[in-house]
Amino acid sequence: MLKRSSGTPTLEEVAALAGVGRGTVSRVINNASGVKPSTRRAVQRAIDELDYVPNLAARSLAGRRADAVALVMTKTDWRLFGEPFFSEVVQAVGDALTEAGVQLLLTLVRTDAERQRLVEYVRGGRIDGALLMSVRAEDRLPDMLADAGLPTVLLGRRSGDERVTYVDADNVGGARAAVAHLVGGGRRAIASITGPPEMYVARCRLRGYREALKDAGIDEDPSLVVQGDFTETSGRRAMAGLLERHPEVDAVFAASDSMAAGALTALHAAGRRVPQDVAVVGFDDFELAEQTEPPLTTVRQPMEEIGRTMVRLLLEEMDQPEVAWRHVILRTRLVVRESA
Amino acid sequence: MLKRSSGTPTLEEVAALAGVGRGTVSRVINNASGVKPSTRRAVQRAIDELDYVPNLAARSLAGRRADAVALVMTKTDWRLFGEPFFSEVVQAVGDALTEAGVQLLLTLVRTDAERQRLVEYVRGGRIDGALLMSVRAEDRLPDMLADAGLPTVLLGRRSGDERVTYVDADNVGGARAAVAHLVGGGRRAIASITGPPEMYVARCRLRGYREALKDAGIDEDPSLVVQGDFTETSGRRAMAGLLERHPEVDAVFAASDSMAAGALTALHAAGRRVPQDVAVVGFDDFELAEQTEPPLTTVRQPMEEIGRTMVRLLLEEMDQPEVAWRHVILRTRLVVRESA
DNA sequence: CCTGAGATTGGGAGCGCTCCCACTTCTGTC
DNA sequence: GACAGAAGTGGGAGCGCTCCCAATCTCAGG
Repeated sequence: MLKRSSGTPTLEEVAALAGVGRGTVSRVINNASGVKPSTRRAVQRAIDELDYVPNLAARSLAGRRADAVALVMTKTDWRLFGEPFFSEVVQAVGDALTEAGVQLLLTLVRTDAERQRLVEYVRGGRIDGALLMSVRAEDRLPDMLADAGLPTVLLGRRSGDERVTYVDADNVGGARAAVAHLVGGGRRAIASITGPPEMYVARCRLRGYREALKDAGIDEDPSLVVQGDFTETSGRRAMAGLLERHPEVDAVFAASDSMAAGALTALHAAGRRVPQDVAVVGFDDFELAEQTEPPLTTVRQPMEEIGRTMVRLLLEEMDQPEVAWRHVILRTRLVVRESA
Repeated sequence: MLKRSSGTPTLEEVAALAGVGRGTVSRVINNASGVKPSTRRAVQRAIDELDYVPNLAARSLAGRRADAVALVMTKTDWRLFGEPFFSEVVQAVGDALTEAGVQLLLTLVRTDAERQRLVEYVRGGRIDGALLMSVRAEDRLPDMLADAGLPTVLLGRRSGDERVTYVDADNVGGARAAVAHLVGGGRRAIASITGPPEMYVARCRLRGYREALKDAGIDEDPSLVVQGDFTETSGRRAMAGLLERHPEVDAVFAASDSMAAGALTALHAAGRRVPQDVAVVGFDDFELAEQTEPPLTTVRQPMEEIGRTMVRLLLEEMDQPEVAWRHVILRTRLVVRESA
């Protein structure tokens, strides 16, 4: 052994230098207990001297784990990558994973071939778990992965009856608080610009809107609810249409800040003052929410916490495969600025 | 051997089923030559029957390569992730890598600790190469990686004297063509909104602007050049300032579409018609360039090709470590819409 | 000073694959 | 029909690490 004193040092070389066995060095680098402090120090010194870094492929092979998880994104998600909501969550995920010593693999799944490839990665032992961003109701990928025994955590859920672990914000509660705030401001003709109904998150926010109206004893007028698709353009159109059909509208709850921003544009174009004539509340608290004219009152989702929680649940699931699934809902917070 | 008929099948089990040796199966799955067609078929049948997928950790360990490359992003890049330019390049990179059977690791490098971690990954044999997005002039990370012998490819360059492999668009030529187009349209008071001068790409585009003016025999007026930071907001401000100081301006070349979009906003606010009063050209051809009012004339960078070229160079560098570095500049294309 | 439980430690046995060399089986040739 | 060279094939020898059990060491209690 120890033929190569050159090249990357191996655990065996460290052991030889420290005058201990392989097992002991392994215990030290894995921070396992049961090593006498003095021995640990000696090993540590040898590690430093040789500038030793463990070979991860060998570790994976011997340890039967990859120390890596995939961040799976679909074509649709990809476009959302620019959204502050998304990138903040991904950043938090990256941080938490780094702390845990787990690598993040970015996986784009657009075609069936890529989907197949992902499954091969799983079966090839390259990843220990998966984080899926923004799943669509009709997407079966989460089930496929979970059924294959791969620890899987979703950002958001596909329906109220989700059978895979997920982390979600309290969309109903957030929307309800937002609309309650409008009611509290004396508004009565409150419209809502919703997201696509096939997205569960959109339905939740709509539900929150309805509940708040009900709480306030206001009868809901279905024609005050207009559907958008979370983009700014759709918000602008929706608002313009709304103003035509309901000039009396005095408040709008948009299911996303992007749509709220579009609504502001339409309101300005129509000569309405915000918030004097029409109050506007959004959802997400994206970065530009502070910079709209006027600054947007909105519902903040705890992105950082969502990301960290996703990682925590994933790691737990990797440790305890017996738990079928877990759900965590995080509290939202109403950020009052000037638009309402 | 072959104790476990359950669990993931191994290469050895495939060999046993096909009635051949390990070596032969290895040749088949690696698509190596020197296997009789009939044997190959038999092995393939066994692979299909067992639904065999090679264990990647074992492959890495035995083959001394990771089949993975890191996509390294700094904090600053991260914010650009939403930029269409970026995400298109990343998509192309992902596609090309998938075709080559190489995994993409997403690596965020924000702190020195994370930087250290990246180096450990490299030394731990987890990655075979690195793709760095949008490096800053003062960043030494590319040199650190390249000096450590890791094949490295940059998107863009830090200076004219870059000693690491990179792929870049012809920024000078693109800018020159854009401004020449303005000149050709009869414009004479041509302003430019530039990027931060510490970014080489910004300096290149400014150079192209100057060269085009010179070609046209127009004397450059330094006060017509305003600095932005590639964001829409900075473009709006720059344009507003420009209009105040130079009401006679009849054209603007913005070093990015985002800034051009901001300029359009400022122009509308000031009541100028585009392109009748002021012509506007951007750079990048981002997705929304078709949807601005009016649609933006801009310089298109071949994002897809940039991404693919980066991967090609990286793979070449992994094969031929003797080449010190390579530089590839890709041609840009002027996309004429209605703003100029 | 002896004994045994518990704390440490060493190192054999793989993990599943690639590399590579020796061996077998074909070719075609004279 | 014998023979050289090419084509095809088998499997030993690792790759560097973790797991785990047997061996050794420690030290309190008797």
